[in-house]
Amino acid sequence: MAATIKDIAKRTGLGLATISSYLNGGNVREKNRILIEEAIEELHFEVNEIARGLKTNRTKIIGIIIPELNNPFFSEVVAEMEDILRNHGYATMLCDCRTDEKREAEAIEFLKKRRVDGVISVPVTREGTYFQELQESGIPVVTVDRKLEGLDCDCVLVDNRVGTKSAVERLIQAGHRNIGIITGKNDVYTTKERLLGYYDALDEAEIERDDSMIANGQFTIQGGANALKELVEKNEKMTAVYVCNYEMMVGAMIEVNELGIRIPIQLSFIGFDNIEFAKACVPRLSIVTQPIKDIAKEAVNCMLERLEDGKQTPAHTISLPTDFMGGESIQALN
Amino acid sequence: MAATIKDIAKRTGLGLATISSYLNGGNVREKNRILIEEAIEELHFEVNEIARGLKTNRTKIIGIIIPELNNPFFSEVVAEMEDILRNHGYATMLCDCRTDEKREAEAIEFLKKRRVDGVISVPVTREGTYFQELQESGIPVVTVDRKLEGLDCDCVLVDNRVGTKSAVERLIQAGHRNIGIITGKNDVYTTKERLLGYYDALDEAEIERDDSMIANGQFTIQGGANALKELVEKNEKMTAVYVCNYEMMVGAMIEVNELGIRIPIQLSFIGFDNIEFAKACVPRLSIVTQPIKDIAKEAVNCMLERLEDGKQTPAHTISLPTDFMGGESIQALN
DNA sequence: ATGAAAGCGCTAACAA
DNA sequence: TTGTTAGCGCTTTCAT
Repeated sequence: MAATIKDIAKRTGLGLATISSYLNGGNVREKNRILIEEAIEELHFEVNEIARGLKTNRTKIIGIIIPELNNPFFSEVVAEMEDILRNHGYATMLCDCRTDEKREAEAIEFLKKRRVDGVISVPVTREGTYFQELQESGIPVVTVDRKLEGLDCDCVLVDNRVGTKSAVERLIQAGHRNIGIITGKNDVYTTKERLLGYYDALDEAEIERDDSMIANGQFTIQGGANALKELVEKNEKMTAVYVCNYEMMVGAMIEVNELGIRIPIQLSFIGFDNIEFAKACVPRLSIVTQPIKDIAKEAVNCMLERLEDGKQTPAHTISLPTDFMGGESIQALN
Repeated sequence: MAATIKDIAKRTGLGLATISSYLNGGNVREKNRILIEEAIEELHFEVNEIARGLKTNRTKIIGIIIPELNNPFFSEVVAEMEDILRNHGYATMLCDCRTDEKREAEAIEFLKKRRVDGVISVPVTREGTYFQELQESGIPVVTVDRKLEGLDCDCVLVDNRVGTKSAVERLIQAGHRNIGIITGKNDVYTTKERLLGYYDALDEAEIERDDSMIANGQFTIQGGANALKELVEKNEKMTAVYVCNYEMMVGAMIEVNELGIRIPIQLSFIGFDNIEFAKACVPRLSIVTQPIKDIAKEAVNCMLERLEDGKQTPAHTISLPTDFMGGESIQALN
């Protein structure tokens, strides 16, 4: 069995409170400090964080719920958050809910039982009823990448609308007027924002909206492939396409490949998120990128402010700008 | 504050032991069962897993330590493991050690304090001294993808040697004799195994080994790019290359792109791991793939057997076969 | 089947 | 500064 503070109290002849005080950075007489440190060394003592958590009612665990770990954007955000959290003494309890609303609810329940101090999530649901219960029971919630309609909580977003608008504008400036878009799952916040950005660009250039230029790729690789095919078949005049996330970009490229479409001669292409993938494609793809590290940093910040500084201020939303990486996938028509 | 079993004892007029018994699937008189369930419902009671863990000395948490979450192979393995673990009531505590030995040691220490029931890891170190301490203190360790030299623990591997050998054989059968290889970090188990497989194939075909045909890509994208460049510059006669992991394959393709090399006419190519990436490339790449779901399943199995069935048998190693997905990246020279 | 009571390892009053 | 004590919420004997 592992040593407890009792053991080291016995060994040093000191009281429990002294040991506890030492462990928590309190003042301990120099010679006792040495005594304690020796005992800790000898007995291989390590604080039992479980017991501590029971007593303090704080587990120093942050629950993270995401739709798919198997998505480079999310996994990178998680990796960054875990890094920062651990540097602050917090552990990361991960739940992948596979883009499933029921699983999301289960994950929330699961983490609640585990008494996590807070939950950071890229939510799958639109409303966020379960998250609301969580927050009402005193557990801070921070959402990342998506805003919940039914819950007023801290939220770190990327300005997808502006990012998308300016990307589509690049296509327009290159002379394109028949621009397709491959969107994600309908209900998701980012889908709507990106579609609005697309409309913004079209409207401003006085290009008529055309529903046949919009295909839903469901945020999946297969969906992206299907969507690209659909767009190409439906729209002979389409000269450019904008793809709204990484998975669908991969799928779209697989299909481009399959159909033997040549980029950018036959089709101009703007993708999303993954710099390495974009660079590995022939020709290199132009993409919209998100500031992953900043997203993670801000999200953890929001959480720690509430947890450590006991911040009670109203929820606030942080919006970060996207960036653009140019490749050779846009053909100038003019 | 959240309700405790005390609250529901008070409300039902029953004793603590009865409630506890109910919660743990013991026998409770029908009418008391109903009473308890009502109280649980009304008070929104949820077991405090922290208190339970303190008492039972089991946290139902599995620590996972991996080199890089931002690596699709690892993130997919983690996602699968988390899924299975949660279905068994276990939580996943994730630590990304960024391929850093010091961070790996810190992660082990961190998880030890957190009293995780077991640790599953893709280890970064070769020896595994810290893992050994962990195991000696009674916490089961399962390694995935890599074998630790200094520790006898359960281990789930992929037969990289055979997989690599047969991939290289395909190149040889297609008439290639000048075959380059981009390997990973020198000390890593899988690097050695894959290199041995490469040698096996060459030796069997009586092709002389040539050190200039081996380039180290450090398992990174940039490393893969550099390695490809190095190979091409050093070996004018090289007609094929085998790349030993996903990141390096991406890097190599970026460089292929950069140098304007045409696959497979100028260079035949076999990559690793990621089916979607391979399909998105022009032409589609041939790759060696690993059975990710099985790896995860077996690893969790090993862990749960020790935890739940109290299995004390000696450590065993499970080896799974690789698979091959053909693309159009191999040129037949004969 | 149920209740009373002890105790898991720690922290936090409170007293000394 | 240090020791004593109570108690966090649960499980688990041991009686009943």
